[in-house]
Amino acid sequence: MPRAGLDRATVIAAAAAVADERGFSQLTMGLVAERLGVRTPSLYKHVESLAALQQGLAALAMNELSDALRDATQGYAGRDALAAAARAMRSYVVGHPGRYAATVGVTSDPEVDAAGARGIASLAAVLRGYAIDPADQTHALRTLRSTLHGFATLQGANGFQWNADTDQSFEWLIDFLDRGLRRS
Amino acid sequence: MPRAGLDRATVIAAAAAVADERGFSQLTMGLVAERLGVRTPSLYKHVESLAALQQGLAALAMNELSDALRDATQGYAGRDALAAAARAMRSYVVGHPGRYAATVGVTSDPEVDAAGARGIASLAAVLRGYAIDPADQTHALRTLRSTLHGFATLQGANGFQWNADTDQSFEWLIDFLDRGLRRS
DNA sequence: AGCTTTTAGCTAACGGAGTTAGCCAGACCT
DNA sequence: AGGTCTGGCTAACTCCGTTAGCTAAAAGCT
Repeated sequence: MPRAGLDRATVIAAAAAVADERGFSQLTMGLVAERLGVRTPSLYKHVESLAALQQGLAALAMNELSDALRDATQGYAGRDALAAAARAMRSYVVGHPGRYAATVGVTSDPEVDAAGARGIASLAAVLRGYAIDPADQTHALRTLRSTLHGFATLQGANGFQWNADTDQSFEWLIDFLDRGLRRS
Repeated sequence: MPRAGLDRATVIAAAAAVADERGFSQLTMGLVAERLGVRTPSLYKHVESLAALQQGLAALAMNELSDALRDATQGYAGRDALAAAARAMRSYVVGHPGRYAATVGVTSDPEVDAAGARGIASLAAVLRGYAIDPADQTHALRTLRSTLHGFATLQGANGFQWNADTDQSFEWLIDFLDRGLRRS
């Protein structure tokens, strides 16, 4: 029987697909193995445990998200950059809910932290387009991050009960942030 | 041997304690049973499954949170009401991380939805203290909710990497929201 | 090429968590 | 007291994560 030719990246990629399709909480070694046409224990030749697989997935997601934020904001400033970052973030979370969920609740993994720092840096760059008191920079950054994270996760969890257009609400939110940051 | 005298509410309360102490992901039938001084299968006389227990916990948390929001904002308006609601929400999430985590990722349970609607109503009442265009009410509500939810969950997940004072950031966030809502 | 070494995937097996079936005694009712 | 209901129990099953140990495919060496 020929070998499957797996490696750590392939396994994590399969985990990403499973997580996005069935939800992060349904991510299981068995489903990943099945998707790769392999028996469950074989995965342990490439990842140390389910927890490690989840951390690897979180790192993948953070890197993808940070890349998306960087690419989206490159060359823009002020409101344009803010809107681009916000839309990129929402688009990623909505398009890859399982991966994003992996990033929430990871406890201090250096690779995830490093990837996350890159994303934060892109958000910080967006704030540079506004005249914000240096003493308030951290607060503004956290507020921006909280708002985008909160909206994306609430929408992902179907948390918005009634059905008024979510896209429109999000554009309103971007405008709200822009107006507020201009006066900080 | 005397009976333990359990009922559904007691079981859910024990689950809440376990979730808050060990984390929502560590909530297990075995730990709940142990805390109640009972064997695992006995719990099934009161809750149908672990999923049902989690939903019941989510409903408990939503009710408690909605009560806290109502009590905190009662008698206040405008910025005072906003600050009270925000602090109550953060205080609840920080004080009961496991319970709050149960409310995230629950898929359309009528009891949870009903409890959530009460909380939303309190937030909507807060917004009534601002002169917001009725057409924008939903958007403002979602923005407010996203921001509070996002900050609370990020802090809960230890998502704020460097250690600038989180309380201060939160007060800044309240001020940011107040300023923004006043001009909507 | 042939021989050796490494290693990727396998089967078998264990422990822990959720769940069900079925028993039995404590609680309640008359 | 007798009868019914029911809450807790033990036993057992499944599914999932994980480890041990085997074997054959790949890779490396002469």
